[in-house]
Amino acid sequence: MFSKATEYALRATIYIAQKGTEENKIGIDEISAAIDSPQSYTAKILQLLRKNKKVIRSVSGPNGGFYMTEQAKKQSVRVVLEAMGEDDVLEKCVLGLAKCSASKPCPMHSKYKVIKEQLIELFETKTIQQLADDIINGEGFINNRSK
Amino acid sequence: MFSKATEYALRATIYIAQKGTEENKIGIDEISAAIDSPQSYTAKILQLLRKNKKVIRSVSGPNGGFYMTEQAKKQSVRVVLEAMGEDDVLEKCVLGLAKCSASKPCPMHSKYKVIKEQLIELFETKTIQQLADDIINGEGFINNRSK
DNA sequence: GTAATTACGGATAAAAGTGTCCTTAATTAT
DNA sequence: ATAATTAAGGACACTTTTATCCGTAATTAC
Repeated sequence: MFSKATEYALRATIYIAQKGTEENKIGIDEISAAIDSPQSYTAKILQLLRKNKKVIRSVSGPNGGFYMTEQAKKQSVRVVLEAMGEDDVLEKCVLGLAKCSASKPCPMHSKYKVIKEQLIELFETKTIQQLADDIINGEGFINNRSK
Repeated sequence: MFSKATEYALRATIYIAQKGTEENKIGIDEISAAIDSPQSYTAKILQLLRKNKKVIRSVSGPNGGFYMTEQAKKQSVRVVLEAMGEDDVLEKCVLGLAKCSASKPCPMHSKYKVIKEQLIELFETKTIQQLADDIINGEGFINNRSK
């Protein structure tokens, strides 16, 4: 559904939300190792998350790294998609028509509309904090290592 | 959700199903004009649809072009996705984890599972014929021109 | 047959996506 | 101040996607 960059962005954000605080920042090595992502590429993506929607924060130097404010964690997953410029996936038509709407629908429109609404609802109501809590509680995972 | 190639493939298939018969084949110029897609690129995609899953048929020469058998039209939309090698989109995890499952779920797993099942259901039950009928009945459109 | 038409197939190219590497800047510890 | 650590930023490279062009093969009309 999303690009690899966005997948890394989501996983990294969840990890930072789970482990990072202003007092205990997380380095890029730890993050990329924890979420199974290429380090340098992930670093670039974190810069986007910091700049585009202030999803995360960072500090250079010793004991530097990435973290999130409690306020930022309360935001919905959608802000990550927006920071990555990929939230339009949630608006797009299955057939890729720019002008697909109720008044000029593609033949998949009405059926897909119902599903799309659930997708939007999911990404707008789930908060980053909630996803992080799943990891903390051992109910969720964000890497590919065997259990 | 899908690549441009797959979007063109879906639109082209629907158009061919709607207009093309063995007696009245449709040329690539007409197809690409009707669905607003780049001609040469669409031609390549039609070759995939012909080879990979025999979704469509074609004949060279004057009065040649593309068409579908009645049998082929009765297939679900999913065969187009399979021919394009993109049906795995329906199996993927939101976070891009290779090993996301009920026993080792990503934190979006349970919520997304419900939605994904509806997507699969949609693509497996909708037939190409049904989509073509929507166009014929004036209830659906597969181009971007103003109404 | 020859010419005209149409899909087929290969080569090529531009753009986007994915990824690495290296230098610079910021911060901290000594 | 100096050295060490860490993110920031730019340059570069590889791959995939998207797209075009052109010669070839197949088919039809004459």
